[in-house]
Amino acid sequence: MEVCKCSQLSAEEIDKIRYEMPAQLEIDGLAEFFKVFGDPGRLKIIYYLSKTELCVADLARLVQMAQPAVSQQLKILRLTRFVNFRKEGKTVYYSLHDEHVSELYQIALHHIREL
Amino acid sequence: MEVCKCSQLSAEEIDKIRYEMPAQLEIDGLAEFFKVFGDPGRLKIIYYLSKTELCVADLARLVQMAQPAVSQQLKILRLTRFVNFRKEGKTVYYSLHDEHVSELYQIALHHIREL
DNA sequence: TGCATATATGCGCAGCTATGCATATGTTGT
DNA sequence: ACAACATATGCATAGCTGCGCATATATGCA
Repeated sequence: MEVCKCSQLSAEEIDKIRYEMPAQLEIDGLAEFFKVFGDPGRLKIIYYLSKTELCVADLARLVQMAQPAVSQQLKILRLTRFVNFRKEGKTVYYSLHDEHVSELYQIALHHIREL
Repeated sequence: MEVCKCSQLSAEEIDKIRYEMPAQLEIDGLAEFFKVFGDPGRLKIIYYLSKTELCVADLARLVQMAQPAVSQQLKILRLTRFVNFRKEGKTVYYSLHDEHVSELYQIALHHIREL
């Protein structure tokens, strides 16, 4: 692989940086992670769950989405371990898995607000 | 709007939570923000830029993407203010805009690593 | 001006994704 | 067993997205 003439870096430096690169699998994992936050509907769900535990029906009313749509998104949030759920009779209550979510929320808000 | 029978929340509580909801515009902004991180190619670009300032050609070689593809992603990263750029003759050097990016990176990594 | 280099843009397409809708599953009470 | 309710799933589709490709722009040099 040839080095372009504009490069400030030597082939050795290039190799070193590339060697320290997180594994492709981990990169893909990160991308999947962020992709989950890249949808307004899911973000709203996450926001409401950060306030209180909620059943699917209430969640659907709050985010103003159809119940099946909410269930689909909750499934994604379950698979990515962002939410826990607890069954009580017919109803299922969802809650946030941990506090990382709120952290991310705050940092991202900070970024977009400072232009 | 009727309240489903499974609800633990009163109509007043529902209204209160919804009232405190960030504006739809801000939610959309957040989603756009995270969407930028939801792509392995962009994540790799961000990773390399977190190491050092780089020109487009070197970046393309490092992430092993075609130059036009890298330029496209850099454009997105520019518009979302994740990167700065500086022209020097024919070459354009890109660098990270601020340190929020690394924070997000770390938090996300922590989340996916703890299962 | 002509040419090589470095980067950016326009366009078309394949693959993904969120949603609407119908329906299936599971639970409770009669 | 049946009905009503809460949630989940399957499927089709419209819209978005990242990439390949060709090409345009911009800079430097002879």
